Amino acid sequence: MNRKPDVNTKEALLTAAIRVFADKGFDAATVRDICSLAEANVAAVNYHYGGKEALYAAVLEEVFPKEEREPGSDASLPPEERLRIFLRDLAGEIYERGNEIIAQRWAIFLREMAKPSRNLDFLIRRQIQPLTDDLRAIVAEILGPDAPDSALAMSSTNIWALMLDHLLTQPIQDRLTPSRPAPTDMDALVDHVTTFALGGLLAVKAKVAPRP
Amino acid sequence: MNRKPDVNTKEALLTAAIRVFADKGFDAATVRDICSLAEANVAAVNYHYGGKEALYAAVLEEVFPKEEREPGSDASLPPEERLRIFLRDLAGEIYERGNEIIAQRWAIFLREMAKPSRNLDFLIRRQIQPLTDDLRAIVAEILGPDAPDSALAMSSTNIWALMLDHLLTQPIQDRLTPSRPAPTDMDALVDHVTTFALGGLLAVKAKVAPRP
DNA sequence: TTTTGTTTTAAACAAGCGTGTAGAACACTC
DNA sequence: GAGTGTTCTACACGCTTGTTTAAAACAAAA
Repeated sequence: MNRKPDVNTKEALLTAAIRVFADKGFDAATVRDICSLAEANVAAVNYHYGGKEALYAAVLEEVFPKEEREPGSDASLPPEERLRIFLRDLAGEIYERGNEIIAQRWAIFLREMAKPSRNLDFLIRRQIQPLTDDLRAIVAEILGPDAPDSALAMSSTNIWALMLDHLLTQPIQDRLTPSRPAPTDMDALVDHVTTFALGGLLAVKAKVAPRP
Repeated sequence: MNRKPDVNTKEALLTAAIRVFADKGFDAATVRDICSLAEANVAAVNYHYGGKEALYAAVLEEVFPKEEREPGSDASLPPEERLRIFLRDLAGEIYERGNEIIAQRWAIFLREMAKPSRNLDFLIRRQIQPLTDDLRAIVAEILGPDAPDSALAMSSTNIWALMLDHLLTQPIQDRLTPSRPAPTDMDALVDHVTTFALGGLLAVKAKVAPRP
């Protein structure tokens, strides 16, 4: 049918590998799956990348590109508003439907979290660390200078959990309450989580620094 | 060395299987691992249980026993106090160090959540559903009758996430802030999460039912 | 055309997997 | 002790895995 003089086998392998690894995870993915999807021979992975693990490393390098982060949202805004923006952006990324590479990025991230490999460090540094740094700064500003480090750490983790859990426990939630709100009305979700998070932060703040 | 006239091979296989399945998950666990740990022949699994999957089913039946639930905490207490008790109990279960079977129970639950199999339904019904039902009742009482169903569902999920995330994201948290609070001071964790959750719930309540 | 280097291919490899089988070992009743 | 049903063992089967190999196909320069 269609010859493919323009597509390079090595690149075809990479894009196929991204899809298969995101779909099934490193262990369940087989090089035969990948090569079949890339319309290449089984030996191609070894020839071009040196092995399955090296191909996976190349996939991570591709899916989690090293890019200079823009500084977190405008520091002149009140922290409550910055928290809302942070949550909206994060939810937008996680639930983005159009951009396939971002969906695959979070799929791979989830699989690494469920079964950490030695690549998890790399992945955290590239993708998660900048986000949590931003979040931590916002939370610190809301809690104020009197909040102890432990409260800051736990609160940041809590907010992070509020967003991620929808991704992690989706199969469970579907079984418990099949009539859950459609994931399409993301605005309502962001709104709710923002309200919940701000309320939680205020309560924590009131507790660690009771009125003077 | 030690003969084992008292231990039954079938039971030895079961306890070995619980440990191996909890450690490595269904796919990564091999019947040779299990039989080796149980000091039994490779064919023992097929003889006594009929296969690897059937053994796994037996493990689930053992680890998630069918027991009549005690009704949720004393209904006469205020819901805020019942929430605190609920969170303390849940944290106690999750982080329990002494009771091996409970640790394995949550390990298996996590693995099923990460890679759901057809057994996830069974597992949810036996272990998670009763807990979330209790939590939902408490949250409903705190939010009051005016709260819409979606707010109730999302809020319950949020609180559930607050507790579970410590289990799920432990490897990540360790990498981000290696100096995180030791998991030993569970009281502080429960205290914090309770404060955060109550604050979040109040904020949600104030929003969905503004002052009359 | 010949040469040289790169890429692709079919086939095979060794290792590991779950499972099946036939016989030995065992425990127990007559 | 002979018979009988249960349990255990060594071994092998068929299959899938990642990887290797040797030859074929190809591309570009001499």
